[in-house]
Amino acid sequence: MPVTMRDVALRAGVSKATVSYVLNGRETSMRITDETRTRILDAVRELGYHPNALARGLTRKEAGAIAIVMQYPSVFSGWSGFINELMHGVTDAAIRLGYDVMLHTRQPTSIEPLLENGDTTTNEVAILTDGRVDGALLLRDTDDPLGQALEAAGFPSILIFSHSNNPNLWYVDCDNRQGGEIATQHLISLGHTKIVHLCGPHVSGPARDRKIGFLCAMDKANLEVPQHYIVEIPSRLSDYTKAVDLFNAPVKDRPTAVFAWSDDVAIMMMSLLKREGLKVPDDVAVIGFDSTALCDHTDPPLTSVRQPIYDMADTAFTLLVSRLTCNTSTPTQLRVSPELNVRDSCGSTNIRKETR
Amino acid sequence: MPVTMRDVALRAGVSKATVSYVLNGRETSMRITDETRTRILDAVRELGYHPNALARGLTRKEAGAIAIVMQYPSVFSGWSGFINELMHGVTDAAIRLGYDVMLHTRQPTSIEPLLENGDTTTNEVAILTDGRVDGALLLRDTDDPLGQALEAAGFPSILIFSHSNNPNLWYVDCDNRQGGEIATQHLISLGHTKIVHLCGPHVSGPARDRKIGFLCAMDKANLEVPQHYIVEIPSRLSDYTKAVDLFNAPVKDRPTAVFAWSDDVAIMMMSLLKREGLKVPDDVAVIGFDSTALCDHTDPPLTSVRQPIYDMADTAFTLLVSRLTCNTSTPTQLRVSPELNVRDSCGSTNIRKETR
DNA sequence: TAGCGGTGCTTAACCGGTTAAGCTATTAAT
DNA sequence: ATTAATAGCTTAACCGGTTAAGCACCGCTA
Repeated sequence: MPVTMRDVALRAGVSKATVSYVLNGRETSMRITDETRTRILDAVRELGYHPNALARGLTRKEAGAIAIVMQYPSVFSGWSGFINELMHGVTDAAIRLGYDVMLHTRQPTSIEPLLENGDTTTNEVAILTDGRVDGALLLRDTDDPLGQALEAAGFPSILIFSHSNNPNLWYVDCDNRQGGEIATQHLISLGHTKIVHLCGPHVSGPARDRKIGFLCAMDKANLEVPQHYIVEIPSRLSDYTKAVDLFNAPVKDRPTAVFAWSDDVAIMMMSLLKREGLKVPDDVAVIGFDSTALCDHTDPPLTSVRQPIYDMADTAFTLLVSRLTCNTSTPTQLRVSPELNVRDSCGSTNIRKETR
Repeated sequence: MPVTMRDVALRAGVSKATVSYVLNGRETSMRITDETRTRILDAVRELGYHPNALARGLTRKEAGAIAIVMQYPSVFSGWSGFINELMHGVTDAAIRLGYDVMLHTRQPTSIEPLLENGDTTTNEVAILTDGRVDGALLLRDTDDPLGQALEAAGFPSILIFSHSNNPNLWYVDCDNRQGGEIATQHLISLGHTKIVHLCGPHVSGPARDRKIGFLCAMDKANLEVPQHYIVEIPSRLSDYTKAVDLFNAPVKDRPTAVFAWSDDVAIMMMSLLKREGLKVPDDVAVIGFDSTALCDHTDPPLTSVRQPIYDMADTAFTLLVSRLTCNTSTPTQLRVSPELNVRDSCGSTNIRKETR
């Protein structure tokens, strides 16, 4: 049913090869009469021919697609817009560079079950290197072995929003430790001493680094951090009671500020604090991380440490494509500096616009 | 470099064909000794063989991937979580069913420029039918010709969050007209008569239907809708001054309620109203559409008409896959009923939880 | 008028799989 | 003992492209 190159060749009265040469325009190695060229292009037009990408990919050994590999699809369950902004950057870059974006969700195919081969990483490498994508952006946990395994298999990949000490791995990350320090220093500079940190899951590199930044800043300021002031919020559906309970203490003992490891968590916490009758920022200052678009529209607008998600995603994609096309071999490791976006949730230097 | 089926065959001392039969387990047509099977599986394991998806796809004529085709990548620029929830549903379904998800962002390839063929739809059909995906979910404008063109080309696709009068097209949509009525009736039932509708871009089918629902409900209640009470918000970066200006009128003439066509717009509007010194819901009631997770965390929590985005996305994906595997030919057209999620932004029947 | 070089196209192998058809050796039937 | 059937594998064509190598033809030079 679908029209192939053979059909075009037949109609134009030439061989498949000639059609291929015309369509790919390798003028250097092949000469073709204008008359023949016209006949072929006419045939292409008349038949509505378009090359089959699988066949083309099979010989050329390139697919024109990049995979995004996530730890879990649950990244899409957040609401703060981190993944939106990431995907926005990725898709814009993909359109600009003429690539497709593949969300890698495929489970091991037919043959793995036969092999009682329980190694997930090996399977994932196998699936990713099966020819459908030319490279991958990895949005994974920090200690995930996939990046290393792909590199070993000679498959180009770049870690995004993560980094590695392995000098062979490419990455585009934010300096999360610095970000943690910036957030904490901001709170300290506003006079806060009893600061709660709502940190992310331990498997998350960014979460760990932000926590280190927090501890570092506290230490530099000679401030104590009671063990229970660090509360882990491992996922979106986590239990926040431990965190909220800290604020049921008598005013004297109560923490006065919260550094949340993500905007999601910050927004959730603000909502819970308000439910407890506490006012942000008057009773409690809250600072988030990412400074996504939503921060302008929370109440109060959320002060947050900005990492340029869109730009980082775009950069990573562009970098990967240039790695593919130029066949560069020396790893690029980018670490972007975050910066503070002051809004109202820390009752800070900004003049409050509302009049109530 | 990469290990092929030929390598496995060589090592196991059999032919390529035998390897293929073993790996695909077509017991019916081929008999293979346990001993041979073991030899082959050992070879597969030892060499770390994994089939090339392009070669396999070329003969089998299936790719194991589904495309998501968006109008513009700008869908990722929203912040309310609509696209998050959609992608969450899609990716969960993809994982469950063993498919990959391809974001269709590829621009016309090499050959189109040769053909001065300006027809975008034709090009998109060509790209989508090039073998890399088995079907597509179309998140497009209502009058977009792509669905029809794909169907004509025999390529399975399903419209999502949109519908068509063409009985040959498959779709999974929400009854947006009913949704518009529900939202409007809710405001009317709370005593509002001067209601502003912030509608979406005219190219958007859902936006149009919600507006019709709004007008319908107003009409049924014998309420007038001044022309300027309908304000189009075509995109995220739109100018809201026209909408805000309506609320600068003397209290008597002022509208008392806003029905925003999306949560994004509702949240933005709440934020602008507050900036003008107006209180939601005391001075102005605001109702949104979608009822995304974020609505629980705005201030006040946003009353919104719920369309079950996750479920609809999951359903559409599942439907498409079953269409592919069962080769069903009679179109399925689903229209889900929306329902009202009452929160606080309309100052409604709900008991306000906050104590201030 | 043989020899040479260039032009314009074709042939055929190949990419890495799938699968119908065929071949051989063994077993069962007569 | 001869034939038929069957198990177990191989051969070879094919999917739809790419591309190195080859070939026929022409004009030009010597």
